[in-house]
Amino acid sequence: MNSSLLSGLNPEQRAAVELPAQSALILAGAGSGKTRVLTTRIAYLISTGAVSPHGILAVTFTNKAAKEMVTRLSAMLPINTRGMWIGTFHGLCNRMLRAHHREANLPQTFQILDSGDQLSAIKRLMKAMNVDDEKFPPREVQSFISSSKEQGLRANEVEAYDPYTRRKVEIFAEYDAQCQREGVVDFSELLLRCYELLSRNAALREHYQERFKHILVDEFQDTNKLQYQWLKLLAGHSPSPQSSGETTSHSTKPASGPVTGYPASGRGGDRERHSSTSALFAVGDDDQSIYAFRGANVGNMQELTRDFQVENVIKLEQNYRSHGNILEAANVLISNNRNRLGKNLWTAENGGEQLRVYEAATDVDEAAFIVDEIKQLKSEGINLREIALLYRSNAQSRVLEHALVSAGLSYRVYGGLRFFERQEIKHALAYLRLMENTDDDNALLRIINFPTRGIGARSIEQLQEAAKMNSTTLWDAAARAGGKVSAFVALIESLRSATRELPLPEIMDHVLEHSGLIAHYQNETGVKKREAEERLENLNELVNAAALFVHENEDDSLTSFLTHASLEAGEHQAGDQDDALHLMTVHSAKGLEFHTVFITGLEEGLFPHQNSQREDGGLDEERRLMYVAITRARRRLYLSFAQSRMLHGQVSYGMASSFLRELPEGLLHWLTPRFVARKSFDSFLPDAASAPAPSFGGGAPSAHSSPWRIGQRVFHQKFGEGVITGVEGGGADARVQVNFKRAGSKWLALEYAKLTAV
DNA sequence: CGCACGTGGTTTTTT
DNA sequence: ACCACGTGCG
Repeated sequence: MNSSLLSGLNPEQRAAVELPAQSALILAGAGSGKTRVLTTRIAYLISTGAVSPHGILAVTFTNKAAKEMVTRLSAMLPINTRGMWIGTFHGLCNRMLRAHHREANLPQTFQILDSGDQLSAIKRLMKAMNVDDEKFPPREVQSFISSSKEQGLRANEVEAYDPYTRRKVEIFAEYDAQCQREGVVDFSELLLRCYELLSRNAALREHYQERFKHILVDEFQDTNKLQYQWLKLLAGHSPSPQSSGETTSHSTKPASGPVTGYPASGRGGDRERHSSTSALFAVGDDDQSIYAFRGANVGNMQELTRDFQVENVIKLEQNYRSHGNILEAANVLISNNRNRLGKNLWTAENGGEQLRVYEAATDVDEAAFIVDEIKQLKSEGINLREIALLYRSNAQSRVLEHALVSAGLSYRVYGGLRFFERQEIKHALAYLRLMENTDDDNALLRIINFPTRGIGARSIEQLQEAAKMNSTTLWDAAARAGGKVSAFVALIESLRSATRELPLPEIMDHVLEHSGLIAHYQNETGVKKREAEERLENLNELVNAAALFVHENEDDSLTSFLTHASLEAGEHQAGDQDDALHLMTVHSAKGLEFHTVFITGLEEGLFPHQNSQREDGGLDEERRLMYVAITRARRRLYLSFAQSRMLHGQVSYGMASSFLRELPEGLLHWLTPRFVARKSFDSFLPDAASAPAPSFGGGAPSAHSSPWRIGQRVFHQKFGEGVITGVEGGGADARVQVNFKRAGSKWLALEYAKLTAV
């Protein structure tokens, strides 16, 4: 049995799988069989009897990855994976909090706020607190709260030295109090609350530490501080309250945060214990860390080796995915990054093709080129689903889509609005949430007047005042009100009693019908008709989703379904089996692979993105992003860029991405005349022979005779090379806007600035 | 109360 | 160019 598990593994993979029960860090390059090693390790541990399925905790970031792991595992072992703790950080924390909701001071039916829900909760709160949303943009407050929690900090633990931050901390505290009143938790709260539960409740902590002998983590480079703390706690490396020397800076203040009510047995009452230490098996790739912008801390990899005394880090460096040239390009590019753990991917494959580079005049031309190439590939027998079009930002998909539609090529755009995030679905779910938990003000506000039932802003304001006055929830206030509001209360009550005994899909059906949602969309006419029809379809699909959920899950309660909807807003889309191109951002391509990959929009300022240049280490993260993009391709890779592109409704002019320059010429095959490209970055010398700069778009007031016109490439002593993106005034006052490759965009007075046309 | 129009802001994304 | 949100009018 073991031998069949291990067959086909290379020595490093095999060593990783067969490690003794100790903590380990597996540095797994792109395409090196990371998931395979992880799942085989689990299968190995179970089949050798080292641990029972019960003793395994396996954590991933996405539901997709978790599912993949379960699927592979059940293929390897004849075991029931249902009882196993395999899931996402959020999913597992949710599971623990449900199981111990009382200890965690939560109602059994606590609801989960997705980021949209969270934002509206914050807006509502800020209004109630009379906070100026000009000075404190709700989105900023939201990210302040989330990132604080992701650092493991409660409001009273955040260091605030200025009035501005202090105010945000106040909002943070009030926000947590509001959530607690309403019985809801946001995403980061799931993690923090679970962490606190375990750290304060010794009995529970020891129970789980004892249980989980092996903890396995996928994509470890993406863990944030809180997630790592959580892992350490479960693994028995608890920063027990007495022990010092922890790297985390917990305030010494007592944790009497807004979310109080923990039994006193928690804090400080911990006895000295020698709880068993679990083995933490972490798999990751620092070169693929692309989520630092949202709190991921690559440093966790080094910390892990210190905290867990990991003696040898196993590197998986053989790539089974790409041809040599593609891999070499990736290697060369990433070698420009500092602070790498160090790793060099190799392949037994031959070099394969060169990378195909294309310089287009405009974004539209770029798309047209891509369409032509795809048609060619298709005629050569490559399936569309084996081709991916990658871009840095979502806005770039439009032009590509347009070209694909015209050409009649089918495609799927990944990312964007997901099923459970659609407006009509959120409305429908809000009814269910309110039925489950009447304290959920968010849900109440969403539907109290949708479909419209004559309860306007005025009435709602009155409700909110009444609720505040009596410090109750909106529901309680509504229950005391009369007229239309009481009709609404009666509606919810009747929905609740009518569906009490029904199975989930029928509950759904009943609520859709009797809430008036169906009728509301059926009554839409005119321009909104099409949209309404689609919404009706989605609502119908929601009933199907409920049926499917009941079919697939043991726990088919309403609470469980609502949790599923929040935590797995996921790709509930049909058409997966169709042969269609994949369009997605580079971020969402991580973990995938394709025969052919087009990396589009390789322009300075776009990829690497302008905003990244300001942040510390921002360029390195962009480079890792490029590394991820390159390593998605198995056989063929296209790199394209455009001299001009429509951006934010304006034609903007960019230069070829510096990442292109970082790739060895020998690996590249230019499909467009190379000198055009060379002009854009190789030499700053004015060249009489070089073609005149393109003069796209325009509306530029400058005369044609002037050398300073939009699109002109220029060189500046201090700022280096750039492109003119704007011209203003004339004569002595003339100013030009130049988008510099290094220094960003600047306005320069022509009289003083020493500009040279390139 | 509900609709029409205006304004601002647009990197990346999972849970 | 486009979308989400907020204000002002019927």
